[in-house]
Amino acid sequence: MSGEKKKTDKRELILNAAEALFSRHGYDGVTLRAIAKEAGVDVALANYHFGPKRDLFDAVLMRRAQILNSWRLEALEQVIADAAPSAPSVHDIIRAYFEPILTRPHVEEPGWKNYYALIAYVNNSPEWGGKLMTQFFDPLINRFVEALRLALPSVADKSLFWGYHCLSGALTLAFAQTGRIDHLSNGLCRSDDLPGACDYIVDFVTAGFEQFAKNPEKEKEKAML
Amino acid sequence: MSGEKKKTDKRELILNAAEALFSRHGYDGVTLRAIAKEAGVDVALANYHFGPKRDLFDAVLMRRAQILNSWRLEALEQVIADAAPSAPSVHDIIRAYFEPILTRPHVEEPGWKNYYALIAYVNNSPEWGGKLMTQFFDPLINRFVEALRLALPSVADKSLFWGYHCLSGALTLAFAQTGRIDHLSNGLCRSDDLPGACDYIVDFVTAGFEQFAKNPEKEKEKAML
DNA sequence: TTACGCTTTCAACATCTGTTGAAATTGTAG
DNA sequence: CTACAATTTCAACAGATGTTGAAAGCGTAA
Repeated sequence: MSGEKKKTDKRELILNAAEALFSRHGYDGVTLRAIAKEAGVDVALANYHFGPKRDLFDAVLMRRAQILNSWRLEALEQVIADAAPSAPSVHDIIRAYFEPILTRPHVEEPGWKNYYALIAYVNNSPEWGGKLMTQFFDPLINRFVEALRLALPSVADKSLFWGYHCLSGALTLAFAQTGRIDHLSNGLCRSDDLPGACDYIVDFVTAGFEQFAKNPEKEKEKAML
Repeated sequence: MSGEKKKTDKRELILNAAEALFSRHGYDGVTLRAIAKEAGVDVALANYHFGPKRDLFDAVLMRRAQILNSWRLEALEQVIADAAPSAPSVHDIIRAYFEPILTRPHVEEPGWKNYYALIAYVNNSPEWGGKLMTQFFDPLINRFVEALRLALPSVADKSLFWGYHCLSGALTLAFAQTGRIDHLSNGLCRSDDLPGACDYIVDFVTAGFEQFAKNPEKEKEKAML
């Protein structure tokens, strides 16, 4: 079998180095030589394990995507099951989306922080945002919107999707950890404090969604479909 | 004097080409030769007008930043003046932040769309997000938070800044125009329809901010300062 | 016209880029 | 130990990259 035995799996060292560097400088801002140096490995080794550069990038993205999805899907199904046969509350749905990825102890590991910053890079890239995010996260998102549809039956789909857009933007910017809010707030908020940010974002986003149900005049568009 | 006279100002052609390419592929994803080709100009000309590559990038960012800021600052001061001596409403403040840049006719110009996508790229970049955004947009943001402080006197600064974080993330993702929401919503929402997105984002964000005033239990942290 | 300064092109540089094939090393099973 | 396969390094390639200095083109004022 592969893996599990080697003391220092250079394959993983390369993935870690690539993750750290891609997350900070983007795909084109990183050379295979820089990755190899960071990993303490020869340049050619990355090509041996992953093929061309672009495939290494995909491998980095893929490595943690499934774990991420399973955590959130689990929390979401739990919330739905607990509320059955009633609909779950918007607040619980939103919490199931954020808390598994922002408040658990793993967020303090540098590897996960780097991965989150990488997701931020991909999600806001006009080049890859549309395709890559879709490829990795669409099934979860669809399940998530479905749950919101249950909790907010009077709200039109168009509102739900734009609400998700706002949610995704807020989460993504938190992922990026640019340090901007630190400077803006004079140190009051820290962009690397993801659990701390979670509380505020959850409440903010919950209210944003619930507002759609309270402002029925916007829902005229529902009839247009 | 400079400018104004030449029929085809190649300097502007270079800025336009750089803007379009940087916004799609990021700083490192674009070569000076690609920019020169797009502009129909020799490679060396970019260096003559702007110096090294990095300075060209800054020049692209700078060109529209002041216009953007003046539009929004004007709208914000107008809203504050109209409400005086009372505090302006949260909804009006948020509208003053979004509408000048999302609903005016200029958003249909490719140049402005490219510039917005570029802002999305910069804002979510761990490398530049902290410094560049601060450099170009902080004065406006501070004035904006100040207005929110008037409208929501019971809300702690920490909540206001995290609220701004959510707002900024939602706006930035809209700027990126990745086409992701198009796919996710089966064409119901279009990521290049910025005026359409504006309505939903404004209401979403407004409710997010107002929620802070209604959930006083979160405000315990205000006393901790 | 001439002369001059600003703009644009041309040609070339040193360096870096992703990738590859062969050689060396390591691990493992007989 | 031997033989063989998987891993890792070495050396080098063809092409691309940012930058530069010299030359050519341009408008304008004398």
